Amino acid sequence: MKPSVTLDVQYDRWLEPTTPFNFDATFHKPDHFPSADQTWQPGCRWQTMLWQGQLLGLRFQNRGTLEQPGINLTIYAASELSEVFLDSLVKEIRFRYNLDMDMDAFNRQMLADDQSKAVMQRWLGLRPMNPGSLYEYLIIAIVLQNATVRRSVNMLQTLFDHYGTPLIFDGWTLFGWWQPEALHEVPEQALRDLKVGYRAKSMKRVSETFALQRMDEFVLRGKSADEQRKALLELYGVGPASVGYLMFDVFHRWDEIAAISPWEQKIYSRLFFNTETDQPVPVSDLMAYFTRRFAGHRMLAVHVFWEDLFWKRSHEKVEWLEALIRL
DNA sequence: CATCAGGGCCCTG
DNA sequence: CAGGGCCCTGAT
Repeated sequence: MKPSVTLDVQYDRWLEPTTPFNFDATFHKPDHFPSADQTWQPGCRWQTMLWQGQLLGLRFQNRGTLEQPGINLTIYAASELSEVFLDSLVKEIRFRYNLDMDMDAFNRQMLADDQSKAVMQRWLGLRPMNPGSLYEYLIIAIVLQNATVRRSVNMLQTLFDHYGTPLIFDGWTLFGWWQPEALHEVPEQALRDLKVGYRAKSMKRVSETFALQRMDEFVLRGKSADEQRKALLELYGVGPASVGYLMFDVFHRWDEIAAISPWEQKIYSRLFFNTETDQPVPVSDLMAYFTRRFAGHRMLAVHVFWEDLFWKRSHEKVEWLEALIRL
């Protein structure tokens, strides 16, 4: 474990998202597995961030409403930050948390659809949210592969314990991510000793790509979806399932719907067709259905339904779902 | 105690 | 393009 770092320099920034904005549904995703770089309470989210080599703590406080949104952002750092740095940081935060997202067309489309209207009204202003960098998401995608949720959680925690930095701010100790160089320099066996198994090789190769600056997240953002997909698939250890998540969460491709895996197929079948989970709707039918009903925003629409389900699960038992989520 | 699939992907034939 | 192998875990 690395020595912890206390972040006692603070800066405040006022953020105004576009409307409508649902703070909690955007800043907390009950379907994401818990990870030690973030925590949430209603109306407040804490998150670490590695930006331009600086380890930071972030606190987002809800100070607005659905139609008059406002967020107080407090940035915690170990030393003073320049105005230029803070400006670039805030700009990146606005991107990652989708605070400038124009939701009008999507909202109109969903509210005009009889079957989506009730869910949409419940979650108006809910946005996707990915707090991390492309590199960080790739590591998460790799620990997700071929593992139960509990194992994924354990693998990420072990990685934080060895390569992350505990950051102390606002009464919390949360882990900051490591730079790609850290894993690039480590022997593969050292990673295997952390029980990540064959994923060690993928983590090494992905870290190498970023350490040697062979992939640039910010350049990729400006490319077409086809180019992004192709570049991601070329990474060792990254296949269609991971690319699907990356395209949506990291590159904000709201229409991108990836290969639907069996467990997702079962959940979608139940959600949209109310079928028993042992009689799932064929993937091709699901895909055609999404395209017909959610054209232009397919994954975004599915995300809203998905979140609706997992919020429900967080305060009541959803029997059929429990069987599909092996912890 | 043994077996097996899991929130995939790579490699081989 | 199909199918075996991969690390480790917890469920059975």
